[in-house]
Amino acid sequence: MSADPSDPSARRTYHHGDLRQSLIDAGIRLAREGGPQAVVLREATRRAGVAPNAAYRHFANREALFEAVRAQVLAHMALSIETELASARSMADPAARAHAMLAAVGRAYIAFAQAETGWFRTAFARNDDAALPEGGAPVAADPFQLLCESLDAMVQAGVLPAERRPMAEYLAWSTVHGMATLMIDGPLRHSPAAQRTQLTDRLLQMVEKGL
Amino acid sequence: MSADPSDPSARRTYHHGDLRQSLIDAGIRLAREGGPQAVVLREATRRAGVAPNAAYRHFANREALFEAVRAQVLAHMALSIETELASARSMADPAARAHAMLAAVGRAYIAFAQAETGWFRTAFARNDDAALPEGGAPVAADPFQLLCESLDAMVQAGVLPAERRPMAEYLAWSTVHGMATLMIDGPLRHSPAAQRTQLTDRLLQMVEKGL
DNA sequence: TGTACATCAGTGAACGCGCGTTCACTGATGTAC
DNA sequence: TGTACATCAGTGAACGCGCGTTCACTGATGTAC
Repeated sequence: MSADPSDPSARRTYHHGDLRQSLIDAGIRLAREGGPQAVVLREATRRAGVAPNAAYRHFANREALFEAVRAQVLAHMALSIETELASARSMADPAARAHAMLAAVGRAYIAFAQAETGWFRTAFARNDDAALPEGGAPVAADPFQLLCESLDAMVQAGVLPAERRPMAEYLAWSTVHGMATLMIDGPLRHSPAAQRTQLTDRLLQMVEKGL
Repeated sequence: MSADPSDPSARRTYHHGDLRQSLIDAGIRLAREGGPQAVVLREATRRAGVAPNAAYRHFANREALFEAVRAQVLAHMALSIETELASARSMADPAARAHAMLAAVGRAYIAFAQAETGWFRTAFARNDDAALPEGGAPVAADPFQLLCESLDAMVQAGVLPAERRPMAEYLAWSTVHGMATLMIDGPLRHSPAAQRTQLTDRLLQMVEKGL
């Protein structure tokens, strides 16, 4: 069937069907290819096969579309980390498991930044206090939650003293986020893969030891 | 005297005098206020009191102007770190001095990011392999050099095993850069000052211990 | 010291681009009776 | 089951904006003789 709504000529009905999600999908593709800057309302409507102003039936403005895109990108990222986390989660020994979990989150975070640079940048794009999604609380599973979970597991396993737990997520996150940034935008941009994995390993060791 | 070249009406001569540097200065001001995005060629010429196309006598294009601005911003940043570094440098005991130097660089880096967010972003703005300044080597003193120097001092003072020295600059830099980013763009954006300094302290401890 | 002339460093006007957004509209849908 | 009509979700055309950049130009400067 020629039911692909992204092809305007193939569209049977005057109405689109699910334009809202189509626009978000287009935005996600744009973000993947070009980062937050590339999430452009007109281009999203073009890809959805619709007039530019049609977007305004579903989003107040460009910013609103962007935030919807960003939320889904964040979910993608969380999923990607969750996948790496899964095998660590299944370990028997609590201490080993906790360590493995923290390392998995860190490794997956850095890997995601490199594999999906556009998304990574979008996920982190500062939004000058954009309205939070309704309900105030952040969306389902976000990468940050997974990090917190790993740290909690370390406390429970007795590998991280409880008094060191508060704020530890920010220390760990800083470290890993910084390395990701250096690797995609900074001086490590062109470093060979072997060096990168070695650096990542040492970084994670450093966190574990220093936390 | 009405010799301010940035005021077009005050300009005596048809020629500007030092338009190149004036454009860079304007760019630096723009960067300070609005980050890399704000470094806009037309606005720079406006501030220099000159027709937009006059810029092309001095720069091949917008990118060239931007790189010139960026280089000077980097110098500002290095200077700012150097200032904080000075007192640490004067310490007598080599081990204490080396530790103090590393901490000073880290603290100053994070402080700069918060005090001069626009510049900080500009300094780090990815340039997709923009042409390096002629000579290949980076400019005089850049923040990275100061970090390396501190680490070298630690090795010489015997507080950092020599075999850990290679690549250590990237570990330290990651950490501190990540924290800076979290504080200006991320979840720590609105955290109170006290929390920030506490986090910074713990972060630096973590690096020292884990390196 | 004075003048001719090449070169330098500006001007003025215009270009095309792509963006976000608004307006008045119309075709399609679904609901009340 | 059939029809009237309100509502919904699109269209087409246009807006103003600011950008980077190019063109042919001209006023100012400095150098050779």
